[in-house]
Amino acid sequence: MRLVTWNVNSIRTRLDRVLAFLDRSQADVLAIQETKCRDDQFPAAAFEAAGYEVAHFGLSQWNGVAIVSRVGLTDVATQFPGQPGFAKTIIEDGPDPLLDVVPPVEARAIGATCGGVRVWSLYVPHGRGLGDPHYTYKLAWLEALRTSAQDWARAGDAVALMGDWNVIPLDTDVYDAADFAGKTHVSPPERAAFDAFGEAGYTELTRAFLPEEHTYTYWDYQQLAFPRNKGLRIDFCWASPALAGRAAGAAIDRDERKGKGASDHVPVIVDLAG
DNA sequence: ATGGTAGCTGTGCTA
Repeated sequence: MRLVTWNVNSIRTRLDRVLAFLDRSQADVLAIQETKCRDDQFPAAAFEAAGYEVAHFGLSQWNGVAIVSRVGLTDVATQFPGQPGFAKTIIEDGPDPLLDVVPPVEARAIGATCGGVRVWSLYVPHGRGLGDPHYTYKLAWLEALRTSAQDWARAGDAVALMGDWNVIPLDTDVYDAADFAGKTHVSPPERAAFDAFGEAGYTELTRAFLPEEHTYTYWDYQQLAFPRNKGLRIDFCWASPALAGRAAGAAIDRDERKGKGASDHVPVIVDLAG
C-alpha cells in the first residue's frame, strides 16, 4: 500500500497536477495540506471520478486538510483529542471574561481509517516568529498531538502521522543552518517537540529510508530557491510501532517542484508491505 | 538593500 503526503498550496489551483500525480504514482492514500478552501469549494467530484473517496476539512481560505483514498475511508475525525485552537487576540490578551471565549480549532488535522491504517493529514502551525503567540500555539499543538499519538501507540493502532510539520529537525535538513539562526523551525523547543514522537515509540519513515543529508521537500517560491536548491526538509511521516514494521520504502518526488504551476512542497511517499 | 513569490481575497494576510 502506498501512502503519500503533500502540501499542495491550494487544491483548486493545483487540481490538474494532483490528479496527474495520483495517476503517475498510483498512490492509494493521499494526505493533503493547505487546500485553502471551504468544504463546499473542495473539488471532490474530480477525485471520485478518479476512484478515490474524499474527506476534507476546510473553514476558510486558510489551512484546510484532506485525505483521499482508494482503499476505503471511514471514521473521519476533523481534530485530534486535545487539539488547541488559535485566536491571536485571545492568546495575547487572554479569554474575554465577559464572553467566556475559547479559541477556535483550526482546519489543520483530519484523520481517517484507510486500508486498516489510521491516517492523519496534519498541517502544523508555522510559528511565525520565536516571540509570536503563534509560536506558543505551535508548541502546544505539537505537545497535544504527541499526547494523543502516545495513546494510539499504546492501544496498538497502526498510525501514520503525515504532513507538513514546519520543523527542520537537523541542521543538515536546511540549505544553510546559519540562515535560520533565531528563526522558527530550528529552535530547540520545536526540535524537541518533533523528536518527542520518536520518544513515544514512533519511527519517522522517510528518514529511515532516505537518510542522505540535504534531502529537501520544500523550496520557497522566492529568489530562485529551487534552481539554487535552497530547500528545507519539513514534510514527514511518523509511524506507530504497529505500522513501522510494515514499512518497505520511501521516496520524495522532487521533480514535482519543476515547471510552471508547482506547489512549493513536493509529494512524500511511503510504501507499506502488503 | 527589510527586497523577493504565490495564493487567497484585499485596500492585506499568510506562508
